[in-house]
Amino acid sequence: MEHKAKHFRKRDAILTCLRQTKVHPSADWVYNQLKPEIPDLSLGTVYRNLSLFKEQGLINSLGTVNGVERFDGDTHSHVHFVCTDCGTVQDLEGMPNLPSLRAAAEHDLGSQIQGCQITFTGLCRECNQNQNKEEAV
Amino acid sequence: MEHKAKHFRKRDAILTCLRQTKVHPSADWVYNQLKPEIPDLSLGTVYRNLSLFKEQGLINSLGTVNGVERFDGDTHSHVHFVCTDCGTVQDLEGMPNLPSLRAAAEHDLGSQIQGCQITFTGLCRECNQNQNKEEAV
DNA sequence: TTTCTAAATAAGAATAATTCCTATTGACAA
DNA sequence: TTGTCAATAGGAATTATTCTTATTTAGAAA
Repeated sequence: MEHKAKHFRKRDAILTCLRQTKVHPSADWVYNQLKPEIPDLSLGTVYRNLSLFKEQGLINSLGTVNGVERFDGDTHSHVHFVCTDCGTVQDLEGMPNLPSLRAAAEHDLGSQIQGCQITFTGLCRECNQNQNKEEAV
Repeated sequence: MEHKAKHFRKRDAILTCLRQTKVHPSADWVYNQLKPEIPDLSLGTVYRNLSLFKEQGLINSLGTVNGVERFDGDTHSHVHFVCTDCGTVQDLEGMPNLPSLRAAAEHDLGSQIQGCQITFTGLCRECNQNQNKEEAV
């Protein structure tokens, strides 16, 4: 196994990084996160591996937030909340009825569903507070 | 009212175009659609007005499909199916439990939800058939 | 060890969607 | 007619992402 240690160190680091964070990062965020400990990492490598992981189903894409694609290392079925102001993403656990919703959609459609993406948008608490402050001025 | 006829003709045409189609188009698609009848239309105008409509809540964005933002002139609550191969988008009507899902999310989150976007992905019928043909070769 | 092969990578060029900037036009009011 | 301001065209600029090419790496073969 140790023969892989060097060859896949970057690939592994990218996947591990994505799995350890909850910020649902962009490729650029991952790059900047790893760059200090892996100085010869290039942004292209991050992009290539992320799209590889995505194909393999090891990670998910949330789509883009403010024009930048965001990824999620947690592939279990869950729902996201995206702040339209600062772009932070939160997980929402314990949503009911997701399987039944999916089944209904599949029935309605007549063809097979491979993925499901549920995103709520709004202002996160922090941005909401800031907005209220601004209005008070 | 007729004083607006010329001044807002392009703006109106863009909105009308979006409302009359079911293809959930990109900015570029709208531009190419309108260009023949409005030869001095520019792509920048389409982009600007689409993002204006989006701010005003007159239209919705589905997010990006294959790196291109897609819009929907139909703002009533519904679900989308996106083909991961050809990028076509279909509406799914009659999904149950959407309001309850949203309420649950709002409760879980503790802050107000402004938008909800539910997207299923998979292969549309046509692309699914084509894929089967290729495998048969 | 040396050589070979194939995957993984770095670096930066190339691409393409989107936004920004500036001059122009259109419409109304004074 | 003139002034003003919103709407626009055109194209430059930006930026996220992909592509290309040469290099490196690791293990297998000689």
